[in-house]
Amino acid sequence: MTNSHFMSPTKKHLSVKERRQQLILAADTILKQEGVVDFTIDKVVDYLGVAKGTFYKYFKSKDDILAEVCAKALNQLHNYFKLSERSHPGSIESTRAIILSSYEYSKDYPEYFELIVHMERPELDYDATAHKEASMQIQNFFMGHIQKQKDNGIIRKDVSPLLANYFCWGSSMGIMQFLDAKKAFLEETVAVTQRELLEAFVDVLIHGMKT
Amino acid sequence: MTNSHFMSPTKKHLSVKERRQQLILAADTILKQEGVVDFTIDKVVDYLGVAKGTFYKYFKSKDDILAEVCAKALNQLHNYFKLSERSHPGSIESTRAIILSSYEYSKDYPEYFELIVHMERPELDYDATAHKEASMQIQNFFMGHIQKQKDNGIIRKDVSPLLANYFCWGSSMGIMQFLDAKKAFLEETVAVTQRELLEAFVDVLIHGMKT
Amino acid sequence: MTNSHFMSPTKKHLSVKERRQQLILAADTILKQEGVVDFTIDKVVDYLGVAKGTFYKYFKSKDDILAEVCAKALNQLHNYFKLSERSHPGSIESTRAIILSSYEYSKDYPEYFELIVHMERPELDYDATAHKEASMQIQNFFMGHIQKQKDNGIIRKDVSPLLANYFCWGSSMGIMQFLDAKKAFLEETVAVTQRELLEAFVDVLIHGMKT
Amino acid sequence: MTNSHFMSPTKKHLSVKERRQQLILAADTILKQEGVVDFTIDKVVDYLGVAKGTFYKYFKSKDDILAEVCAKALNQLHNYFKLSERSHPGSIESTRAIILSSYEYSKDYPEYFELIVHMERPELDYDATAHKEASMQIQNFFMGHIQKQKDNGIIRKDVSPLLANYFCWGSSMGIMQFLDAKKAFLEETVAVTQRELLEAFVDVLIHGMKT
DNA sequence: TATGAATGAGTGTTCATTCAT
DNA sequence: AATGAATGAACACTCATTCAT
Repeated sequence: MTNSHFMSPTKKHLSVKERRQQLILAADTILKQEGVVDFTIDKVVDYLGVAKGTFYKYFKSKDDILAEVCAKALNQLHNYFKLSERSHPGSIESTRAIILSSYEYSKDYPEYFELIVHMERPELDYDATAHKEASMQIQNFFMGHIQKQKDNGIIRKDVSPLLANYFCWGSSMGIMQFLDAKKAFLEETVAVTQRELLEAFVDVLIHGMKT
Repeated sequence: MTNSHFMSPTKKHLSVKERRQQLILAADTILKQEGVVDFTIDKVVDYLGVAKGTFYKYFKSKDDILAEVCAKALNQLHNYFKLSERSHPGSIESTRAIILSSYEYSKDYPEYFELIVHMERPELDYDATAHKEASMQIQNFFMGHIQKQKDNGIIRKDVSPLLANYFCWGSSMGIMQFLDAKKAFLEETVAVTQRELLEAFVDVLIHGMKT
Repeated sequence: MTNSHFMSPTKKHLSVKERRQQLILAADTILKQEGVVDFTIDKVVDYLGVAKGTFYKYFKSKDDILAEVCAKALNQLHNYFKLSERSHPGSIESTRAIILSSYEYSKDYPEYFELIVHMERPELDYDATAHKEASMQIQNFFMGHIQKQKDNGIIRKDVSPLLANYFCWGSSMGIMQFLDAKKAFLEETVAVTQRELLEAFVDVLIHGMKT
Repeated sequence: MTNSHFMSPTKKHLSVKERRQQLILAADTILKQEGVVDFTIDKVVDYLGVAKGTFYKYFKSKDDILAEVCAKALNQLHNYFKLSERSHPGSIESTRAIILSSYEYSKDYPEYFELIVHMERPELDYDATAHKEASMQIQNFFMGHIQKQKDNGIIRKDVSPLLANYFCWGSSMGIMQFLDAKKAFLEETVAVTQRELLEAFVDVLIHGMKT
């Protein structure tokens, strides 16, 4: 009922673009507060102090706005990748750094990571132009990286960039989900840190791909 | 409304252990019929013909009984692992076979696989004695396997069985989830089969671990 | 929030049959108060003072309970038919009386009539055992009546009871809907009463069917 | 968002009459596309590319514009009547043809028919000058027809044109609604076509009115 | 005269859990 | 020990109408 925590003074009428951004920003905030499972449209509109109908003027469904937030998350992840690659140019270490950076990302933005995984569920069908775009950019980045490493003789010639792209992504997402799920168990019972585990995995992965 | 299709004659009073087993069996049936998302306690008690209250006498929550069913699922997966190991004794191929068998399993029992992934969600807290037990057995199997391979000079000495156990499991689960999520996309757009992708991944993983 | 207007003292737990009846009765009351278009489940449960979930334990949808109320309405209409037939035995007048009695009925229970028409919409699919049963009984009554009249030489041999059943019903329902819609217009502008109009119609219909 | 598919070049400022006609035409298009239940003002203004507020400058409500579209529909039906009468001059067959032509009409323009029925709902109160006008013309046509048939000794002297007008209209509309509602049931269960049923009805009606 | 962003009270439906009997 | 009726907060989504600009 109040938007005092958001912008002052209260503006009743915003341009389409502004309102859309405001709603995405609000959704982003709610997502970080509540996580994916507890994310509801009600919370978003209550937070902003706008009517339910207003939301549905700008987004056709809950998944639609989540895809929008997810696109932002993917773009951030993409940045992590680009920065990692740059800081270790021209060796197998840059490949390792890229994969490890997705771990850093999942620590920095756990709800975003959760969202990325959530949005991959096959039953969802949202419009998702921005989401598909962001997804594609990450894939292109990754495939390009593998190709460069192959060209430089760093990664084996028989590793397909297309396949490597998908399995690096898929297995990294998976292992990070696993790390998150088993976090308490691992540290308390087996005294293994998440980082140790991931590094051991990436060691093997890198070792399996490099020349 | 009737349990005639389940056991006859109906026994009103079962021992605590029997009742628990009966409920777990019913939950198992419902899970296979409906999948995780459409699994409800109502369906379980309707199927068995017992009262809702009875259910909550034996299990403290929905997740509690799902953990029991999940324990059964993990035991089946364990069997897949054991059979795979036996059929390729004494070479790196047995390691490959084990990892690939989890893919076979996810094709044979998609609802079980879905459940295993579901139960790993960190926010859940269930009692899960049986679940932890089953989990542990798989870990022990896997750690034992890696150790044997190391002892036989098949896997590199510097691969930790403990860590390998976790990252093989985590990354395999993850990549299979990914395969499932992107199934349509991969086959239609990139013309990559799930099996091709998984095999390429396992190739790298094996190559990274073997001597 | 209060059921004081319904039964006292408040009983929290009723038998399935009692609760079902109570809900049907409440729906019946709301229907008469609000009409079909403004009939909502919220009003029913508020009126009774029970939870929304309680309603959905007993009826699978809004249309489901409306079908139940409609069955009651059809049974009442059936009674009107039977009484009319009995009071004019053995002449064409009994046929006339039956058709006219549906007019009486629509005056006595306008919301019921509205409901009967509403439930005939083809897009609806409710369980409707009771509704189908009641529908069938009216059809059987009508077909039986026409057959008797034919046997007694009162109605022409070439009138099919099956077809007559349907067209008498369909045209009567339609003309009564028309009467209701145009009520004000007819009386104010053309100075024709609904009764005059209906009687003229039935005159022609009877004249068309009789020997 | 664009009106390019409607008129080019776009005229921003139309006369009141032009704007009204433009809106009615748009509503007509949407009605035929979507049917009565899915007809919304949003769709109309989106299609035209004008603002919501503009709509409410020209029509006081949704029902108001629907009444205008309905007027057009009634005028078309009127044409069907006129054509039928001309093709069977001077016999009872022309009366039959008129009534049957309303069936043809309901097959040719099901959404219009649906609309005509919808607009007869008594709770509606729209301005409806055009609608009343169109209604009146049909009535005059029908009354004129009956009178002519009486003058020619084809229809009985004691049939009131005023009343016959209303009951023919009301019963035909009703029976056609009934046919539509029970379409599936009749054809699958009783193996009666809509046409058979309607013809049987018209047979009786004609037989009841003719000399 | 035209705009179009904003409204908000609905609307049907779900289901894990409780507790009086 | 077993019952099962009752709960009620949640939830996603709709659309005719208004009014400040």
